[in-house]
Amino acid sequence: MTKSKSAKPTQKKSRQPDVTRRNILDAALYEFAAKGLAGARVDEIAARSGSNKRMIYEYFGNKEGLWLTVLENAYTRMREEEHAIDVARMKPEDGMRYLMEFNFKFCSRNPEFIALLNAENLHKASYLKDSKKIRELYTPLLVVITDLLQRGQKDGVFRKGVDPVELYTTIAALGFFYFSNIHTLSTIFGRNLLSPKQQKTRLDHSMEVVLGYLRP
Amino acid sequence: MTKSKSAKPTQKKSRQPDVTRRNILDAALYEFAAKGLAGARVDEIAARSGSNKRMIYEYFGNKEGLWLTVLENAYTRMREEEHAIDVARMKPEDGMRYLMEFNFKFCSRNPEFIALLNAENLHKASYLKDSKKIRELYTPLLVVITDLLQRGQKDGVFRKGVDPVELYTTIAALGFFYFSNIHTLSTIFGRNLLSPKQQKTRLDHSMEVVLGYLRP
DNA sequence: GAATTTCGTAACTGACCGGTTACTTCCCCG
DNA sequence: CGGGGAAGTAACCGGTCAGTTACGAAATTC
Repeated sequence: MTKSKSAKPTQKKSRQPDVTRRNILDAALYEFAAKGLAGARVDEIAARSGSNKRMIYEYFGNKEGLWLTVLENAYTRMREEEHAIDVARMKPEDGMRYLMEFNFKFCSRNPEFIALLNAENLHKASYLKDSKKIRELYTPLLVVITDLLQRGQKDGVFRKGVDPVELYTTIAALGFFYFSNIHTLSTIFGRNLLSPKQQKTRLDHSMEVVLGYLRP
Repeated sequence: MTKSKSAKPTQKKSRQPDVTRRNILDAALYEFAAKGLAGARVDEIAARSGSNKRMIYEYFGNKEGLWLTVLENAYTRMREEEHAIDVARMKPEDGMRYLMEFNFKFCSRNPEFIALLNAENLHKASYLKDSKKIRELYTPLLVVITDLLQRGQKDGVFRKGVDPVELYTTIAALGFFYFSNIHTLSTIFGRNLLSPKQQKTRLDHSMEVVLGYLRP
């Protein structure tokens, strides 16, 4: 619909649908991540976005439509970042380390992503299930892991018979869980797990666990 | 306050504070787990409990007080179940397997527990932080793990220098994450991870990862 | 520069929801 | 058996919230 105005440098105000849309999505990510779907307030999102409710309903239909878009966006961004570096060219062990480190640091850097996924799981992924974009997003990642495993096996540095899906789940678990449950864990253990030092300890341990497992 | 009537067998109706309280807590667990704190409806909890709103506010003060009580209850129940079997007497490897299996199966058996913890983490554990009961709940578990590690080390079946907190976090992660994200993972991988077969595969893999890591 | 489309504002609506209260019913104790 | 307190009911209240609408302002198009 409105597409033809990307060359303009800086307009003072309004009539920038893409920018408005982006602002709404950013504000919604913040609000949804902080309060979940039910807890989030559309008025608050509108205020924070610098736009208004009318625009939200124009672009996204309703609160749930906005939720789904925010969710898809978050997933997409993660996969895009992950693909920025070419793991296929790395040595198997390095590639695996890179994947783990990326996963861990991405979770550390994007607490909203964590919150969003948890909230969506609370809803039994009912919104995600309707998404066409998502399913195909993970196929290339599995291809990369399968390739790493095969090459590592051939080089004799990885054991045989490792299921890529299981391995990916383990890698994701070790990164995701720590940040997903960081507040309750910090409370229980009486440690501040958000501190960089604790995070490093955790990542080192996780890597040792996975690579220890992978060695033949 | 009302304590002295536990010998009575079965009364037909009402005037059973403990039963009413329990019913409210059960209903609240169900509702909170299904919809989170913000999404849960006090009216719905009242209806489901067979009691009514007035009793909820009498026993628990407000929605948040009810939330905290439900949360403490869930934690307590898990630790109690875990302590039912005496790991201290088991061989180190068996003890570790038992802990992992318990953790995994408890998560499988109690999806509400998962949902509750995730919701509480969304609130940055702000309710749990005020709880006095919780912190002391996990000390004995860490003692058990430390003991297992030491004995395993002495027997030469476990490696040295393993931090009990890190190890427990890993064990918890491998069980919890799978069930916490089971809906989004099922969607992404196009598998039904709730099936017993997939669960067994997952548990076997997790054990291999941890025990592989622990071996010297 | 008028017509048309896009965007912004704010008031509005109707449903809902957490929490309260006035009142009734039941149980226990003397 | 009757009085008092505990337990239960349902109506109610004030506030909130998702979603709508009416209208005016600005920008784009011709």
